[in-house]
Amino acid sequence: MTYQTVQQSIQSVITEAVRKLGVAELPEIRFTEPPSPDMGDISFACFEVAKAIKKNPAEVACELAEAIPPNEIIKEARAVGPYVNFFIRDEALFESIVLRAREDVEQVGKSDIGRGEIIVLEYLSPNTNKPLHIGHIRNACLGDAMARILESQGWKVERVQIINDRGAHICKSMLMYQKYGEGKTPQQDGVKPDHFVGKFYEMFEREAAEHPELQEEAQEMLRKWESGDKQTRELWQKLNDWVYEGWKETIANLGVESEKDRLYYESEIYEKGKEVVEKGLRQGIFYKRDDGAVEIDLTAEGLDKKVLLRSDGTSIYITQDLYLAELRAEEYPKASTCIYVVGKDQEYHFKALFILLKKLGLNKTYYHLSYGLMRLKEGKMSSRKGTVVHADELIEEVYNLAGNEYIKRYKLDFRAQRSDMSRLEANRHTRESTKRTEEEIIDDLKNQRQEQVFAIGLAALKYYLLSVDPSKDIIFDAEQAVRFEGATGPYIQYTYARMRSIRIKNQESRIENAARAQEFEIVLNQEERVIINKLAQFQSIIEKSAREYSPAHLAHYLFELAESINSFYHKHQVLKAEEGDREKRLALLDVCAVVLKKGLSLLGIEAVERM
RNA sequence: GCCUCUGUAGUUUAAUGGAUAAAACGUCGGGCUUCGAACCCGAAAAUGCAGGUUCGAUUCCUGCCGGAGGCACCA
Repeated sequence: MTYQTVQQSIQSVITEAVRKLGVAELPEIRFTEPPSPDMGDISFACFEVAKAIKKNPAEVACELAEAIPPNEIIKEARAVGPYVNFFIRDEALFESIVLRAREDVEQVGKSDIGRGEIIVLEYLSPNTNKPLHIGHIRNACLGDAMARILESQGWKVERVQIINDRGAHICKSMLMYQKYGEGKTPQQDGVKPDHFVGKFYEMFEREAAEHPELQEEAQEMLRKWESGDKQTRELWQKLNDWVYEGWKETIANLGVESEKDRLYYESEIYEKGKEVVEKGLRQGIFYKRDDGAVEIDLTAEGLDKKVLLRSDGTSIYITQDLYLAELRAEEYPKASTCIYVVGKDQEYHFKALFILLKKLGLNKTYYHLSYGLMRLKEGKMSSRKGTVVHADELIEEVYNLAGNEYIKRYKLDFRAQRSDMSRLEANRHTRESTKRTEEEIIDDLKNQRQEQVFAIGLAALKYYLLSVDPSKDIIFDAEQAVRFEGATGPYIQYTYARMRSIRIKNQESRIENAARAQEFEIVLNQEERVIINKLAQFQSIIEKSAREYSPAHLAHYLFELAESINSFYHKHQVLKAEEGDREKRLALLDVCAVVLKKGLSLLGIEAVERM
């Protein structure tokens, strides 16, 4: 029996009962969650039915509840106000969720609603003049999580990036390097290579404020670059390679898998947009102004006029995006949808772009997954004011904090053990030797537990970014981003690690527990019911996150599940429980562990076995 | 000026038009001789303002007030 069967069974008894009241058909029977667990497992709101037969909803609820007798699934249907609340039989609940999940762990959190459709997902896509900052981290985490979520639901996701590797911005860094770089390399300066390049960009911004002529020099360099000047191209290549090298490290530290991404380089495609514009011109979609610029009038669509090609014939930002869309349509002919993970400051751009693509005959579904900006309490981040939160610094900070937490907890543990020991073996340890042992252990820990500590730090950061709905701006607060307590990634990891610990302390295999659990009469207490009802929602929550392109739903769900688990085993024993209860609870916790681990991985967060 | 988004406890976030507006942090008060205290239990504390639609509005509509972004031959 699956949970779906349980739901369908309840739906059909409602349909039947509703029919008795004289309502021929309901469009859809939807369930809601009762506000408190002692009110039932799922409930049905009677407003629509009441409206159809012009009766009081509370009255309708009573009549429906009376018309629904208990059966092998329903223990009771109880009218509460305008709702009919259903109490599902313990065995049915346990079997359809816990045992069912145990039978096929692989399938937990998977579905095929995407039906193998291909989605091209563009994300990250930075400029090559600077190291990555906190905004890029939000983008990367959001794109990564969405790709994972969509794939779990049966879509095939092709991750792509457009690397903005040419233009005035990179020429600014190049110019400064040429003037003041003295031919140095990042290695010589001992600086991470992307930061090395970024320093020159910042230098330009400072210098140009006092010497405006530098702007013209940068433009001149851009012209040289465009004409293919050998020296300029070599310099450009050198600086860009440094930046790529630096990014690679940052992204790897973030744990975002981007090695297989299809990378498009602006330098390779920026001129080809002209062809698309020419084509549109021939088709009469665009028109040429008197000054030679190509334009389209989008006032009918509620936008303004939009220039697509400069009067000197050179292309602009949107020209390139037109070509890129066509190129991708060729490379991924079967793709049904293209998603652009780009900040919401570009909403207007994408609105215009999508209209243009439609006019050009590209009939894919285009979606701008727009996310809010990262701001600071003091206002917008500014590289000039030096208030940019760099990705590397932030990652290092969460790592260090997680390490401190880890050591702190280990020390407490260690000291407790030591005091036990000293009671047993009085004075065997001198102050000196104990101290050395402690330091040794900490050193050892630092080496051995690096990956775990890293996973915990990243969990804090990623959860913080993903638990906010993408559409909302985040006012970045470092203290909140690196928290380990409350509604955080580490809290969920902790819950998982604790369950694993219980499982390891138990000698029997999990299959055996699950099988044996069936041998006993299943009686659930309230905490267990809360957990099971929560588990039942996992699939629909992932679907919601996929449909609405918002990992935040999943993030909140995982916290709630973890919370219910922590409440549960604070109140009830597992290993020391009576026979029957013990097997039942072990099986339940196994499923919880699977769901937490799976859910975290969909967010790009690693579950740790110990912490 | 025009367009879009946004306004919920002190702070950060929840709530397909439905039940007593839900959590976290912070504050205050409890709980480790207990399968892991990165935990648990409890308290105080909120829908910007004014209308409208509705049996019912945090949610939809209008106006006002506040915040953000956009409206380039920049990206």
